[in-house]
Amino acid sequence: MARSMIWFRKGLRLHDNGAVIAAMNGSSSVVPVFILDRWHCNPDNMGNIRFEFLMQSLRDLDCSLKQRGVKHGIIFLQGEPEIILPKAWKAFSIDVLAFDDEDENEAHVRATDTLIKKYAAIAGVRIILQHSHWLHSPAEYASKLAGTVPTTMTQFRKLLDQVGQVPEPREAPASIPDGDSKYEDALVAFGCPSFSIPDDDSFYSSLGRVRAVPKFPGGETNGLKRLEMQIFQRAKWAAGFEKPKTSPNSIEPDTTVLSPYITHGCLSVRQVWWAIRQVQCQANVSSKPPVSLDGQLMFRELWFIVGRLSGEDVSDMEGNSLCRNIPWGRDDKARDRLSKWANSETGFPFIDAIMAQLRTEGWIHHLARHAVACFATRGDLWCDWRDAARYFDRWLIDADWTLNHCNWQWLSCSAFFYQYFRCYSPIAFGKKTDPNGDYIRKYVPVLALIPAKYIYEPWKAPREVQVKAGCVVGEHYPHRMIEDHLATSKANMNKIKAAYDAHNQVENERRQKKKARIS
DNA sequence: TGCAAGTTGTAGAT
DNA sequence: ATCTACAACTTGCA
Repeated sequence: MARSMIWFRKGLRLHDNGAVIAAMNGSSSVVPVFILDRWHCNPDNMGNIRFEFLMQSLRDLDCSLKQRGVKHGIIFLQGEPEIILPKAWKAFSIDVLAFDDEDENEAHVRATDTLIKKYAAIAGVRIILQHSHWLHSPAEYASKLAGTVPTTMTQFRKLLDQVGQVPEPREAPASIPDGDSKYEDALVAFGCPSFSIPDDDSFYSSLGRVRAVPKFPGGETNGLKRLEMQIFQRAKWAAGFEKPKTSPNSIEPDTTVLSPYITHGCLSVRQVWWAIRQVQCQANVSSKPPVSLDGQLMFRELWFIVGRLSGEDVSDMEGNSLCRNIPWGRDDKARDRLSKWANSETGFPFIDAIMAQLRTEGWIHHLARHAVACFATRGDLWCDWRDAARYFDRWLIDADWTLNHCNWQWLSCSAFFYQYFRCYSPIAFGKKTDPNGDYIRKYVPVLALIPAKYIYEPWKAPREVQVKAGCVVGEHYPHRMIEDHLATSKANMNKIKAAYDAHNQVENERRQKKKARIS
């Protein structure tokens, strides 16, 4: 009987986990492994909140594995997978390695996985690659693609129809064959006292981190609980969900906040899909994609397809044929503007509040992401979306490399969405759903006592009002970075138009040359 | 080729 | 709450 290793990366769950099922199939023992690599450790890549969400998810998984008979739980290792894994195969006498290819959209993960596959072949370890992170596997989409990948929801939905019904989620195994017989030997081989998940402050400080307390705690158990609360316990609401009608600046989230659980694989996306289907079928009226809850999952799937199957690097502009070249600012001045944006120093309370919520809680509403992304790029600051995207990638607990980059391209009118004359106002947009500015008062406390009339534009408050509120603009709260949002956004629209014109000219010339060649 | 549609704008009118 | 003008992008479909 084979000895299998499950390499956990993002599928941090036991329900509907292809790698777990594959590893158990015909195996006498299963060794679950997680590797904390250099990328995870760098706080510039992953903020403290997402890091703790990850650690909580690992602890929950560890607990579930132990409950199901894996005596030592997850084997927690630190280092680079291409070095650590071959060592672990030897130490645990592994025959089969099962893992999910969830992150292979990203070049550095693809490079690592390629190495692992090569080393496994050398070591005589059989690889079982699974796809449980998408609704359907990349290969299934690829087999139905007629030439180009979908870049619009209409195109995607046609493809989804062709691929067929989303597979139903599989249950978590009741018990898992233990693979600990080599545990003590492996400890010796690795020269470490324990493979258990570190839970002490010295671990965090050794990484230059402090332990955060996520508002939305990680783990499969919490994910399933949240699914129950957000979908089944409010079935009518979930069935009628319309994203544009939800509020970006309510104090408690106005959407499900299932995304961090789906991102880390604490929840299977298929489990969520079928939960939504169930409440939609039971409801008398339900909303339809793209605004509905299943529509949100469709967008996720669409961006994954673009990221994996288009052949383009979604984090790139110049070399990415799907992305318009727009001469964004990337000089020192632009980076300074971006740094003010990131640190809630724009002087626009709505924008500063959103960025404060992002830094302190790691989650902001999708429309709040729109507002700050538009402000940072085409709306006001004219900063490069690639530079801005890094802040989201670092601080969001649901950060996903592919989705993040595609959404930044959307918001900056670089790809997928082109109505650049539709521009979010940093003043008016938030007023619709929070006229009193409670959200601003919470996340930018220095503005707490500013009267509602001026809360979105404190510079308009008479000086005595500012003094009375204990918040004088320029003293306690920064002057606005952009004197005139309307004029700035109009000027930016002209810049985008110029970039589009240049793009179309090049495209037309290319087409004419092609035509000339044919005739 | 032309017209409608596209997840989620704003400002001002009714 | 629902209308319109704003100025006018790309994609989809007939």
